[in-house]
Amino acid sequence: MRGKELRRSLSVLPIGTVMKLTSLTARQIRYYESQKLIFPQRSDGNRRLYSLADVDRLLEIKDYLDDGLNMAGIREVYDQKQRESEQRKNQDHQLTDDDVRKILHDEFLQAGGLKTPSAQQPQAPLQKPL
Amino acid sequence: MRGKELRRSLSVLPIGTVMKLTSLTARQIRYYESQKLIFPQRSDGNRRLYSLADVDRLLEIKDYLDDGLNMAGIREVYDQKQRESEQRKNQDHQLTDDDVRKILHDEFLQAGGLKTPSAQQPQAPLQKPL
DNA sequence: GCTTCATGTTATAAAACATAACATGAAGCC
DNA sequence: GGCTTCATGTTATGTTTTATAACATGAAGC
Repeated sequence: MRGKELRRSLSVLPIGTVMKLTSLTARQIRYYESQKLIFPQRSDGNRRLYSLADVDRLLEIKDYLDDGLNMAGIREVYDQKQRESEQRKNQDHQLTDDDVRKILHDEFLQAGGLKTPSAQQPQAPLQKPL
Repeated sequence: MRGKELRRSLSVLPIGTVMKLTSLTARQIRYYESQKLIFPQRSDGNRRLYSLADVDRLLEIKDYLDDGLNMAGIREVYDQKQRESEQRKNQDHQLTDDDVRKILHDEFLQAGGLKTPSAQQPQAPLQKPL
């Protein structure tokens, strides 16, 4: 189940569709972009292309506006959210069982051939590659 | 987890996007429609709108073509598939545990109030509503 | 009363799409 | 070889959608 995020981040929707899905006007959607709240892709012909994740974000923005936030406030929310996740990325935690298994597996391969792995400690600090 | 099929059948993609996702030309996509293999929705302005399910179907069609089927053959495959599922719909089977629970629950409600349900047999034959 | 913010409205140009007609290469048949 | 059919390419023409930019406006805050 790794392709789900990929699907959600595929930029395939034209602004007209996004208008219907969010009940926002084109003016609003473009304005939020000018305010650095969303970052749609562009097609070859310069059309904006949105992902499902973008649509969700626009719905979030609507909620924040209903709560009385202004553009700067919403931007701050997202900036902070991003800073947090950046931090998490720089820590050695957040390794799933699967990651650990893969790392161990790779190290065994590098250590020589396809021998049956025996118990062993990793030599380098565990860290996700970029 | 009921909204997944809904999402997959949301008609939101313009033909240009579908072209990229399937590596088919607009000519091909429209031709397959003329041959009753796909049935995209239309926007207010008469633009074709495709769902993710449509995209999957187009990829299937590509595979069938690679296998040497022609339009009539592919149509036959889909017609038959549909007849089969029509049949299944008319049988009393295919009720999931969840369905049974819902039916029982509704009958308890109808039977009066929010009393703690006791063991009981359904009076009518189990059958999914349309 | 003056600003600012979020949005509406209008004008203009370009891109995308719809439909329809004609063109074509491959395959099958006589 | 000629003829037909099938799946697709190509071209022409008109409509819809989108982009950008400028000006307009109502509400809120000072």
